[in-house]
Amino acid sequence: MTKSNKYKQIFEDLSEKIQDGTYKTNSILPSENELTLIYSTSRETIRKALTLLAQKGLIQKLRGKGSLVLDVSRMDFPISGLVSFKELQTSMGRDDIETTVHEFGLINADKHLGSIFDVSDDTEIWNVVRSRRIQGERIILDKSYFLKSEVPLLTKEICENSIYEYLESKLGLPIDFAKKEIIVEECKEEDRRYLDLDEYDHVVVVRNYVHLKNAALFEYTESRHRLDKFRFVDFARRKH
Amino acid sequence: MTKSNKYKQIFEDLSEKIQDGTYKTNSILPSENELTLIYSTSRETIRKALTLLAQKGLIQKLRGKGSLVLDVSRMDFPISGLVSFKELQTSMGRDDIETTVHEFGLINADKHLGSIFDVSDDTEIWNVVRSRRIQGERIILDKSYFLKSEVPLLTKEICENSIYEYLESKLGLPIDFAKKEIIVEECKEEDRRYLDLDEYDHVVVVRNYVHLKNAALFEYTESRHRLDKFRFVDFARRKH
DNA sequence: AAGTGGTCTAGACCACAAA
DNA sequence: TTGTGGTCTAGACCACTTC
Repeated sequence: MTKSNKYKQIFEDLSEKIQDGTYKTNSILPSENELTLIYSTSRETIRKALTLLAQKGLIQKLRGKGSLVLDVSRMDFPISGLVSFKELQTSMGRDDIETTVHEFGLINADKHLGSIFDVSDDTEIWNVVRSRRIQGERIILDKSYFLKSEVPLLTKEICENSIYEYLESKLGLPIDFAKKEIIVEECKEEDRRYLDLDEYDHVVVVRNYVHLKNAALFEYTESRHRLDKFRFVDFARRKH
Repeated sequence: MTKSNKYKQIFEDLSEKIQDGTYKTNSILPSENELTLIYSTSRETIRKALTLLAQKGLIQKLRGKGSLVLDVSRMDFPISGLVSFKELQTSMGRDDIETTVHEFGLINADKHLGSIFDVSDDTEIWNVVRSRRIQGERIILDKSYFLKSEVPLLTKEICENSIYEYLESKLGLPIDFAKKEIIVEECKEEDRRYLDLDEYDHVVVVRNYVHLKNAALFEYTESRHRLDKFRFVDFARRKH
C-alpha cells in the first residue's frame, strides 16, 4: 500500500474487492465489528472507510442491516468533482481521442479575465486553446486559463497530453474544489473554426472554476461541446 | 432546535452565523478546541459539523491554520444534490413561476419504465406531466414517475405545489441519493405541445434518478428545458 | 433478544503553519 | 515552540432490523 492513512488503505482495499467481485453486487459486506477484526483497527476508522465507499457510490449503508454492495457496472463515469479529459478518456476506454493545440502562450489579463480570477489587469496568465477529435470528428473546444503565479512553466507538449497530470503529479498543486456551470450558447466564430459543427447552431458550454487548497482560483476553463455529443453525469448524495 | 443530532445542530448554528455575518467572509472560525467549549461537546462531534460545512462549501479547512469562512454570496444555488423546483424558485427569489399539470394519474409500468425502476411490468406508477411557466413563457416540461408502493397517495393539488415537500415533510420518505444525467435531444412532439419553443429545435434533458435509503429507485423524472434558459451549477470538492 | 449501523466521548499522537 | 487541523483508539449508548 502506498497511502499512509489507514482508513484510505482500507477504503482502497474494499474498493478493489468490490470491483473484482470478491464482494458481490447485492451482497452485504462484513459488519463494522467484523471489519475491525479483519483490519485490526477501531470501529471509527472502519466507519471512515465505509463512509468513503458510500460517498463514491459503491455501497449503501443500511441501519440495522449492514452495508449493501451496489451495482458498480451501472455507474457512469462520475464527472462530478474534478476530472481531467485524460481521466475521462481512460475511464471510458477510449483511445481514439486526438488533442490539437491551437493557441498556446502567456497573455495579460484583460478586464474579463481579471474579474474572473480577481486579479489586477496585466497579471500574467497562460492561455491554451485546444480541440478534441473523437472518432474523427472535432467535438470539443477547450479554452483554458491558468495563473502564471501558480503554474510557472507550461509547454505545448504538456498541453497535448494531460495538463492535470502535470499539475498534480509533477507540480504537486493542492487542487481542492471546483465550481461547474453548464449552459447552452449560440455558436461563435471560434466554434465554427475549430469544431465540426455540422448543422448545429448551438454549443453546450461548461465553465469550470478550479480552486487550490488556499481557496484561490487558479484555473478557469471553458469547454464547448457539440450538442449531440454532450453528456454529463452527476452522482449526488443527500446532504444532512 | 428541531434536529436530534448534536453535530447537525452545531452545523446549522454555525451555518446561520456564517450566513448572517456573525462569522465574516475570510475570517477564521474559532478553533476546534474552542468550539468544544462553546458547544460543550467532544472534538470529534465538532469535526463532524465542520466537515458538513466544508462539504457544503461554507468553510475551507486549512491544516495548521484554522477553518476559513468562504464567500457565501458568490456561490450560486447548489443544485448538485437534490433540489426540487420549489426550492430553486425560492432560493433564486422568483415568485413568478406557474406550474400547470397536464397529465396526472396511475399507470402500469411498460417495458421502458419497468427496466428503469427494475420492477415487473404492470407495477403501479404515478405519472405526472407538468410544465413550468417562468415570466410568461413555458420553459420547462417535467415528466415524473413515482412508485405507488412508496407513494400511496398523490393528488393533483400536491403536484401543483412542491411534490418534494409533500414526500419529505408529510410522508417522511427517507430520500438518500440521486443520479443526474444531462444531455441534449431533438424536440419531440410533447415539447412543442407543452412548451414555448420559439425557434429552438433542441431541448436540454435532465434525467433524475432518486433513491431511498434502502437503495431502491422510487422516482424517475425527466426535465426538459428550453435551450436558452437552461443553467446548471455544480459545486464539487476534491475526493480524498 | 441479538445484531446492525449512528452517534458521542475523552483521551492520544501526528503533520503542518506561524511566531 | 505553540496552536492548528488530521488521524486513531476503546469504549459507551441509541435506533433500527431481524429473528
